Amino acid sequence: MNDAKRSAKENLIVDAAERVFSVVGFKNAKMENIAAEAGITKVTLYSYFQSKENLYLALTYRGLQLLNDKYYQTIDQYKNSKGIDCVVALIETFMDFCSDNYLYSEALLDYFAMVRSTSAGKDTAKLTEATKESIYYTKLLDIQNLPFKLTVKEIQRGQEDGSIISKIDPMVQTLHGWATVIGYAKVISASGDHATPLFNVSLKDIKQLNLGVARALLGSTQFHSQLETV
Amino acid sequence: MNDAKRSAKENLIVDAAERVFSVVGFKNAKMENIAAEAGITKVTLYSYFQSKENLYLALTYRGLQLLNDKYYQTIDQYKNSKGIDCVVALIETFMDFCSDNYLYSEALLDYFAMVRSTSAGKDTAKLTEATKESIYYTKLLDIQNLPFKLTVKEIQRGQEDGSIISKIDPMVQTLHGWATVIGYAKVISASGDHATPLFNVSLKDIKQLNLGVARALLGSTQFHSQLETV
Amino acid sequence: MNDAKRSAKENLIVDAAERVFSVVGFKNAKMENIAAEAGITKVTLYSYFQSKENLYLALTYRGLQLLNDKYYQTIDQYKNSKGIDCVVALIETFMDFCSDNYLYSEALLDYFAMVRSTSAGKDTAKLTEATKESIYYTKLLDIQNLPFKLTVKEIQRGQEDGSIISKIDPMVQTLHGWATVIGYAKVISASGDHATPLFNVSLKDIKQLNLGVARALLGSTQFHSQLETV
Amino acid sequence: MNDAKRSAKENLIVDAAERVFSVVGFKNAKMENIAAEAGITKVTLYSYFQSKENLYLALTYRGLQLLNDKYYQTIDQYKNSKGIDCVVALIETFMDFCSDNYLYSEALLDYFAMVRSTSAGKDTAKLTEATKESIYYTKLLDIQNLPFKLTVKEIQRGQEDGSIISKIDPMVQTLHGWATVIGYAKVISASGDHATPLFNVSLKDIKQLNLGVARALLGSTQFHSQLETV
DNA sequence: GATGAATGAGGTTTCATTCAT
DNA sequence: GATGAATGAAACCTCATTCAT
Repeated sequence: MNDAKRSAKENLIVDAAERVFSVVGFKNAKMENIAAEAGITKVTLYSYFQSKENLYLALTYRGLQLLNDKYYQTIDQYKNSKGIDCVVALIETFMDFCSDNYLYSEALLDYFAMVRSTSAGKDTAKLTEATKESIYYTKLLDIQNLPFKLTVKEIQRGQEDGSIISKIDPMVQTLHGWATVIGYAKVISASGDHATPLFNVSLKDIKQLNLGVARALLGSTQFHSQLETV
Repeated sequence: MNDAKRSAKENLIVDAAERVFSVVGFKNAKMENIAAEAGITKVTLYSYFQSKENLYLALTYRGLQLLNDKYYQTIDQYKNSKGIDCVVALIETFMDFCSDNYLYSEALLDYFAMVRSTSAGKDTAKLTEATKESIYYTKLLDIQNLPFKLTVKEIQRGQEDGSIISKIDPMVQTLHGWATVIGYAKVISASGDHATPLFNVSLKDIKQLNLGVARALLGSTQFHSQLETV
Repeated sequence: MNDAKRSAKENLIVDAAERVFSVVGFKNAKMENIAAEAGITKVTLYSYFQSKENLYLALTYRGLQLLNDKYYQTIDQYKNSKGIDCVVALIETFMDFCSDNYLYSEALLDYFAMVRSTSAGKDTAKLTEATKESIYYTKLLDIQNLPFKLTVKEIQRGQEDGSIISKIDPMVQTLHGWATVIGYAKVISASGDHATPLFNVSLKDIKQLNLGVARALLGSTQFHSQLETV
Repeated sequence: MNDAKRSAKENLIVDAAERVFSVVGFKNAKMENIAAEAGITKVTLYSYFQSKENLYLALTYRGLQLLNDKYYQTIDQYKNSKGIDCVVALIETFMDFCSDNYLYSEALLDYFAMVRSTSAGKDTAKLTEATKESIYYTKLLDIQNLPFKLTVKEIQRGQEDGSIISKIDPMVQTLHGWATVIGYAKVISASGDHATPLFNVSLKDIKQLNLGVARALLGSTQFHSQLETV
C-alpha cells in the first residue's frame, strides 16, 4: 500500500474514531467499536494506530492542522486589511473553531495540558509510553506553536501599519487572546454547545464581548490609558 | 465510627489521593496506590469512596468549597470597598486559586465539562453510573453556581454604588470573567506552573492584563453599545 | 490466603488443566477453557500461573514429584530385598508410571527435551521468557536428577550385596534403563495406550522383555567386557 | 511451473524451514521468518505448504525417507552377511540417524505420537484440520511402517540362516529395538547432542550397550535362558 | 469495618492464515 | 504465482470494582 492509500485509510479510521468519541467520549470508547465503525478489525486498527492514545493524538493532530489551516485562510483573507482586523478575525476564527469542533478543541486542550510538564523540561511521569512512541506526538510537537507565531506576526504587522497601538508585547497579547478563547471554549463545553444559553446568557454575547475587548485592547488609546492606571 | 471520625478519615484519604493525582494524574493513578498512600487497603478505600470517580468528585467538591471560601473571604475583605474593587478582587482570587491549586482547578474544569450536557438536559451518555450515584456529585450540584451568584451580587452592588457603570448584563460579565480565568488557568497548566514563563512571557503579565481588562470593562460604557450593535 | 490454601487452589487448577490437556492437547487448550473447567476466570488463572507455559511446567513438576514418590515407595518396599530386585522394580515402576500417566510422561519428555541445550550450557534461544520466569522451572531444575540418583544408589547397593555383578558404570546402567523406559513410553503413545496392541504386539510383551533385559544386564558380566572392547 | 521446478523449490523451502526450526524450534518459528530465510514471501510459502503443520510434515516425510534410504543402504551392505549382523547394523543405523539428524528424529517422534490415537481408531480430537488435509500426512501414512517391515524381514532372514536363535516374535523384537533407539534418541536430546556427556556418561557407551544387548538378545542362548526365567 | 482473593471489562500483542490486486 | 494488507483466535495484562471471610 503506498503512502497515499495508507494515509487515506488512516483518515477513514480517524473519521470513525471521531464519531465514536463524539458519542461516548474518549474514555468510554472501545477500540473494538472504533474498528467496527471503521469497518475493519481491531488488529487492523492497531496496525494503523499502535494505541488508543496514539489514535487520540492523531485526531488531535488533525484538529491542530485544521486550526492552522483556518488561521492561514483568515490571514490570506485579511492580507489587504489592517493588521488589527486580521488579529481580531483570528480570534474569531479560533472561537468558531472551538464552537464547531468540540472534539478537536477538547483534544487540543488535553494535548496542551499533557505537554506542560514536558515543555517545562520537568517530570514526564504523566507521559505514557504510548504517547512517547506516537508519531503524532512528534508531529504535534513540530506544529504546536504555529498558531501563536502566526498571531504574533499579524500583531506586528498591525503595529507597523499603525492599526495596533498597544504597547503590550505581542506575545503577551497573543497568549492573552489564546487564554480568552480557551476560556470561551470551556464555557461552551460547560453549556453543552454554542447555541444553548448558560444561566440564560447567550454565548454569542460572550463571543462579541471577547472580540470587542480584543479590538479595544489592541487599538484604542482610551482603553489603554485606563489599563496603565491599574 | 461516628460521623466526625469518619469525616476525618475521609479527609486523610482525599489528602492521599491529591498527592497521588498530583504526581501521576487522575487517569494513571491506581486505587491501590492511593490506598497505600493513605495507609489503608483498597477495600477500605472503597468503603469510603465507592468509585474512583467518586473520589475525584470528593476532591472536586473540596476544591469548590475552598474556592467558595476564598470568595467569601474576599467579599468580606472588600465589604466596605466599592463594588468594582471587590469584583476585580474576586477575579484575582480565582486566578490565584488556579495558580495555587492546579489539581483543584483542573478538577473543577473536568466537572463543569462533565455536567454540561446534563445541565442542558441532554444526553447523559457520558455521565457514568458511578458519577450519578456519587454523593459528592449531588453536593457539587448544590454549590456549583455559588461563585457565579456571588460575583453577580457584587457586580450588582457595584452598579448600585456607581463604581460599575457598564450596562452589560451582570451574568454576561460574570461568565466573561469566569472564562477569562479559565483560559488563564489553562495557559498556566500548559506552561507547567505559575512561575515558569511560556514563550518567555511571565504569567504575571497575563494576570495583570486580565485584571486591567476586567476593571476597564466594568468601568466603561463602551462595550455595552458594542454588544448591542452586533 | 495462606500458603496451604493457595497451594490447594493451585492443585485444583492443575487438576482442571490436566483434564483439558488430556482431551485437546497442550497446544489446542485455551486458557479460557482451563479457567472455566477450574470454575474461575481467566484473570484468576493468570494470577496463579503467569503463563500457559508455566501451567504446563506446574503439571510437569507434579508429574516429576509423583514419579519421585513412586520411586521412594518402591525403594522402601524393596529395602529388605536384594539391590537387583529393587532396580528392576524401579524400572517397572517407571514403565507403569508412563503407562498410567500419559500426560505426565509426555510432559516430562517435553521438559527434558527443552532443558537439553540449557543443561549443556548452550543457546537458550528455545527457552521462552515465560519458562525462564516460571517458578516451576526452577523447582524442576532442583529435582530433575532425583530419579537418576536414586537408581544409581540402588545399583550400588546391589553391587555391594552381590546381587548385581555387572561391572558397567552405575550411571551408564541407569541412563540405559531410563532410555529403555522412555522408548517404551513413546511406543505406548504411538499405540494409543497401554492396552492397545501395536502391529499385533501386546505392549505387555515389550515390558516383560525390558525387565528381562534389565535383570540379565545387571546380573551378568558379559556386557562389561563388550563395552571395553569397543 | 512444471513439477520438477516446483519440487525443487519445495526442497529449498524445506531446507530453509529446517534451518529455522533448528535454531528456534518448531513452536517458536514464524512462517514469516521461514519465508524470509527461503527468500520468498509468506504467501508464496503458503502456496507451497498450506500450513505450518504441513511444512513440518514435509520435513518429517523427508526425514522418514532419509531413514528408509539408510535402512536400504544398510540392508544392501549386509546382504551377504548373516541376518543378525544386518539387524544389529540396522539398529546402529537408526541410532546414528537420530544422532546426526536431531530435527528429523524429533519430527518422527512427534509424528508417531500424533498418529497414535488415530492409528488406534480413536478420538481424532488432537488431529488438526491442517494435518488431515496435508498431502505429506497421507504420504507418511504410506511409508511409516517401512522401517518396521524391513527390520522384521531381516530378523526372519537371520532366523532362517541360523544366526538369530531368539524365539521372540520378530515384531516384538523389532518394536523393542525401535523403543531402544527412541529412548537413546531422547537421551541424546536431553544431553544436547551426541558428543556432550550426560552425568559424565559418554553416549557412545549407551550406544554400545544397546548394540551389545541387541546382539545378545537375538543371538545368545545364555542370555535367552536367563530371560525365560524372569 | 478490614482483608486477600476474585471478577469483568477491555487494552495490547502475536501469529497463522487468507484476501484482493 | 507474487505481494501487502487484513483477519481471527487467543495469549497476555492492567485495573476498577466486588466478594467472602
